[in-house]
Amino acid sequence: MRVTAKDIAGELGLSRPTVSRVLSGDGSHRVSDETRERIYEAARRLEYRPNAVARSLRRGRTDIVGFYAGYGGMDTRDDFLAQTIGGLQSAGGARGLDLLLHDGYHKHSTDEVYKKLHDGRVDGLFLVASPDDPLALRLSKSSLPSVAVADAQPYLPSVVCDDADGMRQIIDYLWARGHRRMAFLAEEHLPVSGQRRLDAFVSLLDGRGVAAEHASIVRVAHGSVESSMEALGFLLSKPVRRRATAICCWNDMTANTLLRACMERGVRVPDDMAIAGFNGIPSNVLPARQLVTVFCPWAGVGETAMEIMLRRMEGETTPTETCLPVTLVAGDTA
Amino acid sequence: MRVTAKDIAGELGLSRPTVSRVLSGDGSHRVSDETRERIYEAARRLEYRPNAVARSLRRGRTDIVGFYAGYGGMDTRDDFLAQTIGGLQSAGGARGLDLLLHDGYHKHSTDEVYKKLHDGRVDGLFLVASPDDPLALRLSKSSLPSVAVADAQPYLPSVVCDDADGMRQIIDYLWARGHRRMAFLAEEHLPVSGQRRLDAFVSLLDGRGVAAEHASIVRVAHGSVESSMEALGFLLSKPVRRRATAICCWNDMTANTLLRACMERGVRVPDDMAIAGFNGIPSNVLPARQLVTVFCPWAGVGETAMEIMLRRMEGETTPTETCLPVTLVAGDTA
DNA sequence: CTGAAAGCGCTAACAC
DNA sequence: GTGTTAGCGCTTTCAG
Repeated sequence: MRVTAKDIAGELGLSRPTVSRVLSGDGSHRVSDETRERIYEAARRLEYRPNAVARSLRRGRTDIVGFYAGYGGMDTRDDFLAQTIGGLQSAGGARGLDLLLHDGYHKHSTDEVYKKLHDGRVDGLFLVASPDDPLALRLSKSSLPSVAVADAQPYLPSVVCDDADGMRQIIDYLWARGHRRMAFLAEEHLPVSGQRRLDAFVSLLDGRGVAAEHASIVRVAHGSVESSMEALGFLLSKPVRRRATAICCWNDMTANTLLRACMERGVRVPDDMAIAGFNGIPSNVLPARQLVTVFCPWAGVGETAMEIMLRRMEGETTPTETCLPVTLVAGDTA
Repeated sequence: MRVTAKDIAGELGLSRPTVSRVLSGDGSHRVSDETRERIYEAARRLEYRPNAVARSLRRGRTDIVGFYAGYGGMDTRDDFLAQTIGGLQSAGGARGLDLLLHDGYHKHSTDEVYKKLHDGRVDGLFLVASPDDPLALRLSKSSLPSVAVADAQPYLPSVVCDDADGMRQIIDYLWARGHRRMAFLAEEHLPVSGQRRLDAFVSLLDGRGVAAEHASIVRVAHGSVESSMEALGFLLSKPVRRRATAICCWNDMTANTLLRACMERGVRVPDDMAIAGFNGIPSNVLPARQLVTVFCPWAGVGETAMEIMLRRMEGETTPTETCLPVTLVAGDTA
């Protein structure tokens, strides 16, 4: 049997609350130094370990925050999420908060997922989800403090990278290098951040007076080289004078896949086609080509989100959206 | 106020246990279909969400498993750990288990950390730690089912990749390509898996009758190109006939750093020096050089560890050590 | 088939 | 300074 505060109280002829007061470091009550010492000694001797579950039930607080990524197939293996989670962890750890990674609960309904998330195990929740996910709306109306990370949510405080400005930096960079006709490589389903990059792409080119017809938007299948080959073929099939000279990819992975497709097809980068990415997770591998891209501070997103969460848990009002600055990474692909 | 089972019972003129039996899906007691329906209806209408903390306290089980990485600086950002955690999550999710990422608790004593880990919040714990970490011994003697992942622990069931066989594959590969004198590039502090690779390296070369003096073991600082340059300089300073023609690096990151050092120093790979790594996390970037390395199934380590954990929690006996097979990745660096 | 009683281990409120 | 009482919300006896 596990040792409880009751055992210690019995052992010393004291009452449970006294033991609890000492061992939980409750400063509001004064306890004699002698009693205090005896309690500490007995706790050590009996190897007392307080039960956090009972404490949580009583206090109505667990000191755990949850993390839920609702996207299909998105998990900690996605490198940028791993960075974000790392940021959440280090900022949370400093305040004594641990992080509960909720399972994807993919076979369950919104209702069931909501119940699992808001079942008292966590004091707050970080959400990565599509903006049309009914779960987000549900959470925004609930008493569970929630913060959206990486992808902005309309009804939740959100912490994201500045996609629009990143796109601006890329277009400025390409423009300065003489590119006037650019294409955008998207995927079938873009997350909010991807959609924002695309929107910025369109409106920035528009702002520069580039006729819409010159800005082609092409969709590829996630991670498929074949699909990239097709997209590339499509773009290159246009008459040279109207053909894009640079392709902005919605993220680095798409750009890297496109690079492979270019190699296989014998398209020289950047001479025949310039390529830019978006995300900039530093990797330790020596890359064949240094992608022109934008560095996104994902760990900072996690840290910032945690601070906002703490403020939310205190009942303070928090900004609707926090946009972290991103920086261009010059490379040799454009 | 939050709706509880008591509220539902009151609303319907029933008792708490009846409500609980229906809503927790307790099959042992039979409840009339009518009562059952009324309870479901009321639960829906009042938006009842069961309190998991109270349930856990009563049941003495949380359906949460913990993950603790005790190494300094090691966290979810390490790509292989991210993969391992992904494996834990997908295997655990299938059984309805969520994962609690414990903070590093770096400023705390072993005793305090142990208490935080074994405080009732988790039903089991996955540990990544150095084998001389007193925490591991402590856990092995405790009632908390624990499983070591990635790095083997002497007193805990461990799930790891087959470091020795991986090293054998690399040496076979290098040997077949004519290499007879090899060096090993380690770091100041190697984790168990790294040490095992090193041990295998030494004994394998020994088994092939290569005099120990020909097998140089060099230590570098973590991630430092300068340090790699020095190591390289040291190895190249030896007389040509006794100089190593290939360097086995304890992991891919070290190998990649060494590749950079070779580039900066103008050492041609593999002509002047062959290089092999270890870990093989697939990356989507197009690498300048395809490292000769060994692919380690880290996600599989997580999944397997979870299965072992489940068996342990059932009280079954489990293998002391589970070694997952690794496969050579041929490349152009050797 | 359902209810009454008890208790998981802890802490907050109030007494003295 | 310390003890008494009560209760967080749930589920597991045991009755009937």
